[in-house]
Amino acid sequence: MGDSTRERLLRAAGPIFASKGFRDATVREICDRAEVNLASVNYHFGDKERLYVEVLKYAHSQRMNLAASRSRQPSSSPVEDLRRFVHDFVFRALAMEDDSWESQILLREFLKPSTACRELVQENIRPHFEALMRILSRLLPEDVPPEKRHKIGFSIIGQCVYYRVGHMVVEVLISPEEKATHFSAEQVADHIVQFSLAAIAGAAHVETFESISG
Amino acid sequence: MGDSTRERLLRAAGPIFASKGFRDATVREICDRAEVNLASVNYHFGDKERLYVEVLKYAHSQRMNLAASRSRQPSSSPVEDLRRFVHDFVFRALAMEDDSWESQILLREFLKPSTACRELVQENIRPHFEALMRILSRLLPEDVPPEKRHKIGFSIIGQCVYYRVGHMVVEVLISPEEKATHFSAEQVADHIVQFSLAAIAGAAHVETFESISG
DNA sequence: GATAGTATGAAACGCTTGTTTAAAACAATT
DNA sequence: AATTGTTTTAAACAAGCGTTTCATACTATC
Repeated sequence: MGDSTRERLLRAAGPIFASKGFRDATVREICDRAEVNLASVNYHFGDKERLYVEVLKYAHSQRMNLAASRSRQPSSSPVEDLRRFVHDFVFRALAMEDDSWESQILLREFLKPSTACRELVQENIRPHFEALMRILSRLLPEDVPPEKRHKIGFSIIGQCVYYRVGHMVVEVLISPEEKATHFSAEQVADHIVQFSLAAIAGAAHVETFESISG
Repeated sequence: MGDSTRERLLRAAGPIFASKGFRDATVREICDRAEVNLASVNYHFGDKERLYVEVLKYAHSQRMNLAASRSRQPSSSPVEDLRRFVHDFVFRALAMEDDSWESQILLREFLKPSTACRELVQENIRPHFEALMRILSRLLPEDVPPEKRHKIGFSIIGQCVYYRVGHMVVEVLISPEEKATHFSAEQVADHIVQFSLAAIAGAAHVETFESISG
């Protein structure tokens, strides 16, 4: 990233949008930190909202690059693919340890989706969801209907996201020692894979659990 | 709740704060919906923030009433308890149907807590989590270590929360027809129960999946 | 070196926000 | 009925916001 006014703005806006949200972040503060003129946002991006969209895209692309090296490896088995997917997800989009503004701002979008979010999901998230769907269709019997595969996909993603969204709650509910010894990103990812594989294995014999729970 | 100006304000402010957040909610809109004069907020509550705190307290008390009715405890099977827990969580705590602004505003606080009411959120979440832990310890073998039970609990809650937090993502990724026919709150809750029971059943034979995935 | 197109700068505009004001309406007590 | 304190009303206020303006500085092309 260079040093043009446009790039200075993108770099300055990220942390501010992340910590304060779209509404509470002011153009004046962004320009102040970027050390550019107040009118620059409107000149280079049109308005505040289009700057926000660009920042969002940049944040997401940064997150993707983090895991790019890992996910490009050739696929051996679907189980191994799922393992890689979950690990990438936990490390990339969630990155439990870090408080980087990239993950903050994406989290904010999930909680309170702006109109910009739709665009982001379409362009950036859908490919990863479809990759997960391809993994699942290899893991599941062929007669499992698509909506069932979708729900299973959301269940897997949901677990990953919660460890980020609710990490504050996790900290409150369990002891610090337990968190230190058993809740590293690696361990959490392993658990999610194991939990989901068990559930998927069970999905082949649905009637068993239907009879239990029904 | 009566019909005084103060009470009209509390009733009107709840859903607005819940859907828009503190900053984006305007006192003009609140007074408009409450059909009271613009100056009423400052007269009866001092300022906008103290109105917000009162609304939060009200939401919390409402949720406590719900939790009280939930702890009508004993059930024959832990499976049935889990089913009830998930259904309650999806229907009331999360309220996919938008009838519960109380949960929305608390979820908002739980993700970005305002300094005033951090412990308010704590008190709200912990009883739910401990209730789930009691269910899980009946569902799982005794030798399953506590941190494993905790992770399984987070996995279940994570699925529930994701359908709330990531509902925008869900809407974009699947077709409207599929959402209408297969993603009602009832169907989602059923799926989560089934998925989690299958995973729990598998947790008794962990080594199987360890050997598959490792 | 003149010129056209682009980028920056300082100031102001128009609008919305939460809040305040002061008068009017109401309620209750004497 | 007069007086007191409380509540409601309409209007205005001051501050902050995103955005626009227009003059100026830069940069590349001829």
